[in-house]
Amino acid sequence: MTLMENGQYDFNRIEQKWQGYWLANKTFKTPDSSAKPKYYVLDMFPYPSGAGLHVGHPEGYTASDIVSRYKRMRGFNVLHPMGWDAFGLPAEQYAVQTGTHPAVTTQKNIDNMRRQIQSLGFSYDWDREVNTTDIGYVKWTQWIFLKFFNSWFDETQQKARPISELPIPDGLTGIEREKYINNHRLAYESEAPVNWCPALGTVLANEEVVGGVSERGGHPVIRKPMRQWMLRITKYSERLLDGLEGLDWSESIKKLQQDWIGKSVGAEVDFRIDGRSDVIRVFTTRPDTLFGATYMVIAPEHKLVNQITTAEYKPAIEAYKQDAARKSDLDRTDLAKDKSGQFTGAFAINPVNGQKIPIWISDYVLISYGTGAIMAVPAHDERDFEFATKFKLPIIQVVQPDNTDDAELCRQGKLCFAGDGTAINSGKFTGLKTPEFKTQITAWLEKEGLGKKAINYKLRDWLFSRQRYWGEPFPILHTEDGRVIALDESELPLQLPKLEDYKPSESGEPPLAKAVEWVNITLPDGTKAKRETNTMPQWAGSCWYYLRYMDPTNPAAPVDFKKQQYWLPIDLYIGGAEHAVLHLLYSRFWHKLLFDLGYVSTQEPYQKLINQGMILGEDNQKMSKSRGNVINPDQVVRDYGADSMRLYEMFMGPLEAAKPWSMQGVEGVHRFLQRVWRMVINPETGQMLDGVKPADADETTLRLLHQTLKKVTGDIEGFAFNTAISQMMIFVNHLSRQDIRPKDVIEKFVLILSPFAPHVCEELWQRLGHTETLACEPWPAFDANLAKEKEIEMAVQVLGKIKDKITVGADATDEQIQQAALASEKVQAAMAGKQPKKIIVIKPRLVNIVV
RNA sequence: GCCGGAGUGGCGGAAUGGCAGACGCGCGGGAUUCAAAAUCCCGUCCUGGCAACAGGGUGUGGGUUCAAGUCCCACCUCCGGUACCA
Repeated sequence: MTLMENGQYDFNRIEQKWQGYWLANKTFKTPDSSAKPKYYVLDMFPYPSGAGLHVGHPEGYTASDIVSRYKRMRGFNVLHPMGWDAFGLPAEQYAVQTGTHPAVTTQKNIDNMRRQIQSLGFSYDWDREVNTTDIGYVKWTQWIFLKFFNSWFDETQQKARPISELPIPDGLTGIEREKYINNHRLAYESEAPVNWCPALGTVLANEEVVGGVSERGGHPVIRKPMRQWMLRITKYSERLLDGLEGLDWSESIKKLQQDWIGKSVGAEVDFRIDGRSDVIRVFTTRPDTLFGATYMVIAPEHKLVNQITTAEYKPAIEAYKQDAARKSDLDRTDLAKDKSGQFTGAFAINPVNGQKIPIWISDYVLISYGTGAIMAVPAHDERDFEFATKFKLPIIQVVQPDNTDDAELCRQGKLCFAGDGTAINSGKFTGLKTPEFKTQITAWLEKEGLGKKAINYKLRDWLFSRQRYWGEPFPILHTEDGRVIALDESELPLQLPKLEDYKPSESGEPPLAKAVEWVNITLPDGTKAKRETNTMPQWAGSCWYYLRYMDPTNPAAPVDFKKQQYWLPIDLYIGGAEHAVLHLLYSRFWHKLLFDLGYVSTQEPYQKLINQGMILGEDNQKMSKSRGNVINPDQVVRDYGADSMRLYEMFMGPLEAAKPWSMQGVEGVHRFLQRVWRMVINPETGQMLDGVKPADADETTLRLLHQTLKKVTGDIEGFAFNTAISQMMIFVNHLSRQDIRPKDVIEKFVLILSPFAPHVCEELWQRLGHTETLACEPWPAFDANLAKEKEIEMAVQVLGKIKDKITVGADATDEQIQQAALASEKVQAAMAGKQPKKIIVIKPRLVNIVV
């Protein structure tokens, strides 16, 4: 063994040696079933970018690896896999520039990132590696899409069912029937204004547009009507909301999802249009303010706009509509937004009091929410107030705030009050409190046939197609006669065609349209058809990857039913908070569909979720190439070793907090590992130190050992890795000062350090005389009695100020402690002869004497 | 604007309502060395004092409590998310 020649802590050689050992021996291969209890630890798998691993990745991966190694030692059958979310824009952008097939770039990036990840010594079962772009994986992503396509949502049962079970009304013609069915599929085509990003040459989901620009790249996004595939996620709004309750996620992430789903309860009210027979339906959460509705606003895209506009206002309305249509989302949501609008010339009748109120159009009313029309109550809605003020529309106060100052301001028309209060100017409802009013008026509207209780969600259906090359092709055909048909499951997978030119077009025609031979096919019955040329978004693959890990090569199903039954749910999921709404919501949605159809046996996939915090640059700024503060993990591993890297990332601070990098901090933990090494090995000879030998530990050492075992165990369970490491530092500081280092004390210590710094611990374990890896050794148990201090030092306070310290036996009674405290000269001086009124003894901390 | 989270030494951070600053970094001093690196030892919240010690101190102002970094109220700052959702 060449390593023995050198007594120094030669981390590079040690780490390579053990990484080789683990791979060669398949140390972390996970059996599909076992008598042991299971534990599934999942990392958010990375996109294999050309830039390689970022120091942010190993943070979550190290945390999950510590838990995995710990749980194995605690006797669990641990599933801890890794894979690649490998479809997506960067590889394709590179293809556009260089003509290199994205599969080539992707493979290269994967190989590099796998090397990087393996260089950190994570205990993944590499036999379960998955890659979302593998044809064997794509097949099942397409298969799940077909499940969406071939399912409908049964509202009464609140679950998806096969489309074959859809009740179809009688008397429909063949075409009507097909249309009816298509309107109920959970995957459907829609021709609607979408977020089109000219720079990326693709449409984006609402979730991918942030502040009017694309989330990736920050390019402008405009609204443009296009034919798109949608997934009916809105059907699952209520279940996605309910499902959050039982999950062990941070409240803040749950809240983000709740807000994104955005449930609001109110009423739909019909306003008759003056001089016409039809009505405009509005949604409001404040039906109690109906008496204060002084005008209506409908979205420019509302279907009644043309019909109700009077001849006089036609040109102005036309102009406004065109203006609104041209505006990008950025313009519409511009921060310095100024309300705009146009009167239609038409009037509506307020159903509660018969008042004629003008109907306007404005782009502050969104066609995609509620009914695309509102009743405007300027006295009690900020937006309406702003609009009414600008266009000099009447403002009628109908809610009196409880606060008298606010009430006065309101009366003067200086305050727009949106809170709850008492009704005024509201006919027979005057005097009611807001919540009571809401209930009564909703019932009244229902009785009069004017409206009804309604629930709305902010969540929209998920725009699921992209005009890009590097994604899963849809298993869909469009026939010459305009029918949409799905491939049969037996025809999967549908492979991407090879292309010369990957460039997206400005017209929005997808690159796949250029693969003429691939696109045009003739069905067995002679019908000509074209393949769908859109592809699926990157989210598709990550929606179900956690299932494939359980059964990565199954050719007959995405996952074997028994296997998912054993492994689900995921016991611990670690990843960045940036996926709080996107990936986690989509993925839960897919899981629920698979649950409804009987392919998985839990309602939710991710039982516990932890979001690691961001690692900032040494300058406390977000790491970025332009700031020049990016830390390269390869370099850290080369200079200090993987164990130091792992240990440092865990020592920086709490896992969930954002924290800045410090190379000096890396050196600090590296010195700690050096000390650990020298605690066992003679650096001169490379031999085990003479002091490391079978011996009885002295009392202090034994106590500290057990305190450390206890602290580290508890801290791993609580994900407080930073404090676990400081306890181990305290232990090493102590033991390094002892000449005799009892071997079994050292061994127990090496075992508890091993999840954190596995390479050096394996090496020490071997040098301590073991022939097998320590990965399967049982976790050392602590003895609470041995961990207990014999004597405790307690502070003595007089009136809350510390005056002295006393040392008492660990099992001293409160009376004994009180006496010892009162006996102190300093305490007596501080009491100045007064009698104690009350003596509070808090073992083992302090005594407080109140005089 | 709204919704989260956080403000503690020179820095990262620690502290079931119970001795604020564990552990690490940095810094100062010493040992070792021809010298340095490495290593080891001592010190290191602030103010005053040679010292023992005294006083102050967890963003700001109030409150609850024998006792508050921790709980309550009001405010300030920073970070993250979000954006006319009626």
